[in-house]
Amino acid sequence: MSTDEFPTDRPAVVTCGLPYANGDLHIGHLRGYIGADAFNRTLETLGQETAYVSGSDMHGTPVAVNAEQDGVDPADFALEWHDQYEETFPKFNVEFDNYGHTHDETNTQLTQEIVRTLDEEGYVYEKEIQVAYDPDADQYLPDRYVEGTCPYCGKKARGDECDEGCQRHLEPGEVEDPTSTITGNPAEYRERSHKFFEVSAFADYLTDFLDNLEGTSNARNQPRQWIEDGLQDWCITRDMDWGIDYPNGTADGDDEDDLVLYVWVDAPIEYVASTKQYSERVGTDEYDWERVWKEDGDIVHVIGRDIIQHHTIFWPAMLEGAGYNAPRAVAATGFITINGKGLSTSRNRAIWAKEYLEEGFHPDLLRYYLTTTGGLQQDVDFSWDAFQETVNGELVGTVGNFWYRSLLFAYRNYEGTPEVDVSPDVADRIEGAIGDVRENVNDYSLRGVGQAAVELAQFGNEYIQRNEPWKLTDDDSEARSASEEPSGDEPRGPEQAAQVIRDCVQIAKAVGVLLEPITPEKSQQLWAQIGEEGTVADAHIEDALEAPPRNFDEPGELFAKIEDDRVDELNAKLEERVAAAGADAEESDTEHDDTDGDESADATDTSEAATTDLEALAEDRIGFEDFQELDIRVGRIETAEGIEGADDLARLEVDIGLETRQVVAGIKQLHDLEQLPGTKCVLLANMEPAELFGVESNGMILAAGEEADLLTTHGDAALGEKIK
RNA sequence: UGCGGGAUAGGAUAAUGGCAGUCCACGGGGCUCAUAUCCCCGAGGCCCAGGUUCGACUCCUGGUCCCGCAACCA
Repeated sequence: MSTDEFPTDRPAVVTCGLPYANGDLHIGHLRGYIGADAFNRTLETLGQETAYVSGSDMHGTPVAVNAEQDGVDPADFALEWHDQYEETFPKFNVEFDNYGHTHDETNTQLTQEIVRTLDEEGYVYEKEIQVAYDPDADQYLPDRYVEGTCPYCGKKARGDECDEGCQRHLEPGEVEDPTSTITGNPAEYRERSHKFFEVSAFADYLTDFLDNLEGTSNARNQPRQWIEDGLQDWCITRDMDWGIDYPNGTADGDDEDDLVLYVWVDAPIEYVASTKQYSERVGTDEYDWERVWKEDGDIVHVIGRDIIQHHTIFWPAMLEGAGYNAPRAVAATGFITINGKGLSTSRNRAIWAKEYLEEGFHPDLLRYYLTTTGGLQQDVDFSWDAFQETVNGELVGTVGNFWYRSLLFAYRNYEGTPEVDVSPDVADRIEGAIGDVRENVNDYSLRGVGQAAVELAQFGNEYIQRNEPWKLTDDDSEARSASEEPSGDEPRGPEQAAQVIRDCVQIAKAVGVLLEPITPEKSQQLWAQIGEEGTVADAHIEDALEAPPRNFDEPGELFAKIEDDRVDELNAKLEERVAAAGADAEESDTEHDDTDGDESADATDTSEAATTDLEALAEDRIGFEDFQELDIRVGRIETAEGIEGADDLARLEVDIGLETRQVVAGIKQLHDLEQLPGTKCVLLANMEPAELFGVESNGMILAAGEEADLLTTHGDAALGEKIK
């Protein structure tokens, strides 16, 4: 590892986090794949020898569980997702040099080889541990097959992680009061012999490693804390069938056959395996995977920030222990939010890869948005409104407009590039942009790379505007030359027009070269428009200064505006979908309640308890004016349905005369929702809107006490009448 | 109560301890080659309180507020 700037004279490899073969891809995933792809493309543009590799992550309990539920073989299940991913990436111009998967032969062999080495080097030991076991299902319960109580914070936790409480990684056997997620029965602990990787032996090594690690700051800082707290050795085997077998001859005990490696052991090794496959395909003369991974290659991992631990603790320790090269950089991306709220696949608040394409948007638009909207490390919000703003403002208005106006002018007046040399000032400006790209890629700032290109286009617009070549061309310059004499030091008239347009074509080309890592396809179209041969992807960044071909055809517009009503439509679709997901989930929730006898018992318990201790009366009196601020109206419940995941909450539509409001109310425990429609109620109408369980609530239904006894009217007050 | 991230103009987003920049929106002007696109000018900003410093958006302490994480959703 070295801190030489890119491009280095060593081979590099860029990876993105492995997609887990368990579900559809969405823009949260894409951010990482596109980011790594753009980074790799930028390195290529700089002349760096590099490869971009990844693969599908096929093992682990979620795949095993879901495959079982679908009644299919886990390998088939995972492969189906793998195939889908492989088809999807090119559609976003994400071009891997190799894309494999963790279940293939290369990874299986390499994983076993590396683990064997770790074992031989004395970094692996065996320990008897307590493993949860489900006597009814007659099987052991690794990781998420078991849940229980976190021994550190006392909260409910999954078998491998205290997900709701302290977020600690839990080792097998740590969870208290284990329950089987297969049968729901209490699990018992049985003693089993498992393999442990001695991570604790690497504490000093890892501290040094982090000091030299490039990438994003969160990937350096977070693990320092973990090291200070003390590293736990890492249990690397599991009692299950789906996974890579622990290498033969080293495990002992009768049930050796059942032990597979923990998914996080073989997953990162896929980075190496995938590189190896690439090397084997193109030949080691062209790209030598062993040099990269075992000698002096520059290894760059782009990951999501949730897997920093694996990439800055476990993984470098494994690499070091097995005699491999250490990563040069770990760049951890932030999350994507949708309209300011957390992306949620279960609530369908997500922009799916497939959906984006079906809407007919060009992949380069999303690539640009995701890479330039925020820093790599920052959380980035996605909304169709912001997407529109970025596309229309920067890609259409600045880049597209500059490209089109320059090339069209050049084509009409000169049938291509005017035959003069580019002016020194413009060449300097382009040189400056090239410098910005170099600097930014070394800072792992894709945003900066994109900005350097767009700012150059912006300069182009200023330049053409300032020089007004349209006033200087042959056609109508005669009239002008009478009034506007040459100002002496600068040539005015046709020669200057030719110079300006010559410069603009050069700038247009440069923008195309510089933007290629982010908008490869659009840049390629520009490349073709100016009559260049070959592909812009193969161009070197210095080609931005090379003269474009003399002649080219009439150019076309490369970016189209996104209209307002299109955005309205997309917003409506998204809202609808989120609402529908809530309703679907609610149905299954209701089914649950029916079979759950405890629910009704709970309700009676609380109603009895509620009568015994009453809240003390409030001391503070309020004025009439304070009361008047409350806009309380008579309403009628039109529809009522439960909300997914909530014990008491219901989604109501309430007619309050002037309009119908959607309200979320905690009234499910006492009232039968089916009886509610038609019932009059009292609603606080100027309550701030709130979102509860993903459902927006626009008002507050008045009800009494803990179990929410609904208030109503006894006369025939009209809907919408104010309570005074 | 936990962990992580954050707070900069109306909205969004930057700045090795050294003049707070950029985009959208807004007000004014200009251009007509260009997709009503583009260019120029203007107004408008560092969460609060301390501390370190010649100098703090930046570093330290304390506080306030926001966001994410709770069926693998990165």
